[in-house]
Amino acid sequence: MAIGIKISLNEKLYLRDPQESSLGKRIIKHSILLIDEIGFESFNFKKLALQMESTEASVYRYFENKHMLLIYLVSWYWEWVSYLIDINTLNIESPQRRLKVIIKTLVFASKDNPSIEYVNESVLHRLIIAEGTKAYHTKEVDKDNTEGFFLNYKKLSSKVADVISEVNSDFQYPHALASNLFEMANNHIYFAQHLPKLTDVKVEGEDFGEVEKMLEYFAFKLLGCEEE
Amino acid sequence: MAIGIKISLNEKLYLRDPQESSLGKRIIKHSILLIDEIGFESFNFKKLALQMESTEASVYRYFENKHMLLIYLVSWYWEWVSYLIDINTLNIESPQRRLKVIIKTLVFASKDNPSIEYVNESVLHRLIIAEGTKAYHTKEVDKDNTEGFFLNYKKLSSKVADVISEVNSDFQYPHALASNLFEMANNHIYFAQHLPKLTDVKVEGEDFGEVEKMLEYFAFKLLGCEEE
DNA sequence: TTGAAAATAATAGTAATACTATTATTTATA
DNA sequence: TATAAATAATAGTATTACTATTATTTTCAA
Repeated sequence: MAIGIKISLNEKLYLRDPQESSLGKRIIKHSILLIDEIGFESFNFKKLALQMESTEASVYRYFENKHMLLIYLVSWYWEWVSYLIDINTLNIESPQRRLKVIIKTLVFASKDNPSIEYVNESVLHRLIIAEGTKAYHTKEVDKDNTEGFFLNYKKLSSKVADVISEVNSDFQYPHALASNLFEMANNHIYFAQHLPKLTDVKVEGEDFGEVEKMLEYFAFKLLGCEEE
Repeated sequence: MAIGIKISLNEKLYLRDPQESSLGKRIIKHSILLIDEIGFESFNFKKLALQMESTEASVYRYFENKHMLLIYLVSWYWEWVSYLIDINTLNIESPQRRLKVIIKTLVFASKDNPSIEYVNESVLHRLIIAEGTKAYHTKEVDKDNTEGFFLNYKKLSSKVADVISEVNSDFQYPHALASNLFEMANNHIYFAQHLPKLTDVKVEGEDFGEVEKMLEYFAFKLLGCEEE
């Protein structure tokens, strides 16, 4: 449990920094729990305020609307995964082994890792799996992208692409493979749980080991190196 | 231009079969155009009725709500792709070549293909790319799945998985590769257009050739056979 | 310690959304 | 041509996505 980590995010994502006040932290905490519970479509600031015993108007002073809150949570998540990848790969020389650690982190981010009191990482992971892509599947994607709302995801993706290129500098699609690993990690957990015909892996509770194995197989097969 | 194709879909998807009346066909036609134009979040039946010069109540007699309409459009699209794959692979013996045709069809579905008067397939393709996954990323996914709302997608995915297994019967992840090809086809067109840092391919207008090439590379590399 | 500023809570209000209901009118068909 | 079915017109309701105003509490600097 590392207390005191502060995830650093684009200031444009919020009206007031929620990490700087106790009400802000409660907004983060309860929005994660409530979106996970009722889904993003049914979620709104009135219900959130009710659940956290505050008022709608107070929540609106932190986030412009629920879409910005979702982007905030998604950014928070990827920045946190990025931080985990950094500390987990710090002393590893071999790019192959670093890529393996990256895959493990992607799949098991929420387990056995430093945690922040006001964020339940395991619930946040489930939320990202179910709702994450809605952050950029909107009509405002280009404007939002210009504002830098997806920087955390893009930076992480490019960090992973660099490792991929280290593993095999001839591989032509490092960025695509990187983003595909992120998407697959989330999609196939979701498929295993809800649409099992769309995958070949099984997940039991929070054991995503088969997903990890599959991603390793895909990545190393594509990079033309058998696993160490 | 093939006139008279009727895409067959689960009757539970609608209250009245929109393919059976001219108002129904206008609902399909205009909902595709309007969702593409303003995005699914802003879309509603009142705006649709206004645009197509009918009334909200009339639209509600065809579809329970806009989410069911989206599922309908997504199902329609995959059923149509499935039909295209069938006719395009009909006389091809080699599974490798069939897989190539499948990939081409996924990427270029909307071009040079039989069309149905009330559906602009090219716009529908863009809609599916931008909004498609919202059909199953909801709290009701399990209930909807039980009702068979995703049968078309699952059947198509399993059809492609069979071809993959024909190409390489030792490959352990045929369903995952199949669904991943679908997701990648759509995601990387979207990324190239809106979040280019997340991919390595470029698309120009409706030329998705680089996406096709990448999918071929991924598929055949994973299946351990160099392309013919 | 007190007084100003900032943050939050309480309350109310508005325009739009996601529907349902009722009745009138048009169209199809037997 | 009568009847039923489909559609249009209209109205209405509960909820949503906000904004505005004022009251109360907290912060923290002089």
